Amino acid sequence: MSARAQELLKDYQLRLTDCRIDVLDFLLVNQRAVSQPELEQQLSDRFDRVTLYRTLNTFNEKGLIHEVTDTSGTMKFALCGEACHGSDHHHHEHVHFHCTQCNQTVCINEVDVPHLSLPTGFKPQKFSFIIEGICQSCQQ
Amino acid sequence: MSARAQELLKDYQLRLTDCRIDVLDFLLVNQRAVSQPELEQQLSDRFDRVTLYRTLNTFNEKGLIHEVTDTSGTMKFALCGEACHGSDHHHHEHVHFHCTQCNQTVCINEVDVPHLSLPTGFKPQKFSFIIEGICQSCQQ
DNA sequence: GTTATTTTTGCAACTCCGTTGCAATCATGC
DNA sequence: GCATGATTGCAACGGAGTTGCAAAAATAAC
Ligand SMILES: [Mn+2]
Ligand SMILES: [Mn+2]
Ligand SMILES: [Zn+2]
Ligand SMILES: [Zn+2]
Repeated sequence: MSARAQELLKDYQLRLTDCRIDVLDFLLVNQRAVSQPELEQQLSDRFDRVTLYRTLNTFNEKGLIHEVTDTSGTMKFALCGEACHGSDHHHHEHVHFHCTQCNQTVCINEVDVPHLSLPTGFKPQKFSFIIEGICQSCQQ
Repeated sequence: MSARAQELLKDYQLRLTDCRIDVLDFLLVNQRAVSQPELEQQLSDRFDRVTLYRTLNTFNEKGLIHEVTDTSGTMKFALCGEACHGSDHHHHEHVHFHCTQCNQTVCINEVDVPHLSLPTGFKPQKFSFIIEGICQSCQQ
């Protein structure tokens, strides 16, 4: 149980429970997006899948993590970083890379989401740029 | 049963069946991405959901339609257009707009997918740019 | 430290979507 | 029209998301 996880939970006014600490630790260590089913497995079935579902839900509502959509079919979540707490307000408009081999998805904070002008009539609110391919570790 | 649907099915060497014709007609008329569950409803339960699933699967494999990922959770498919049959080969790298109000998703062919340079080590293969917001019809 | 209050958890249960096997039905070529 | 293989509908299953509820745990008050 890292000190950082405890600190974060207190900052966000969340009770310190085993599940929350372990989930947060996992996200802090691994620095990538994770799904509820994968957490269940990675945390050795120590927690019920519903508990993990609700933990991720709570973290998401409080703004500790954000949703990451890729083509894997199941929703993933990544820890909010500096890139999220930008100049004016909280936003998650960064590029995500999804490796089709290991199925891992990471936030690419180094690259800015390019600006786009849409045809008239569309009111954009959120951008999601997903790149699929082979990640660094999977390169043969 | 439009002539265009029949023509397309023949072009792609697919047998003319009620389900395929109706699905293709729907895509030709509506010009937006559609999911299997929505098709089931839109086509008034005239076909089994498994049949619709397999129809979309077949169309996708043959290159008549392509997958569209948005945050709705269920996979959608859109008819391949001119933008798909680009200069060199078949590709689906166009921008998609997902309306969070009516849940409809459309291909934005007018806008090019911006080019991005990734940190070293990543081998990009496919790009997916989804914009969420309010569409033309849903504007109050 | 004990007790009271409030939150969190685990379980059961349900829905929706994706997927497969199989036998009946249909589309096509002869 | 008949033979052939392709397509369909049904049944069935697994995975993921979601909710209600009572037991258990975390904090607050004493
Ligand atoms: Mn964030
Ligand atoms: Mn296409
Ligand atoms: Zn990988
Ligand atoms: Zn709309």
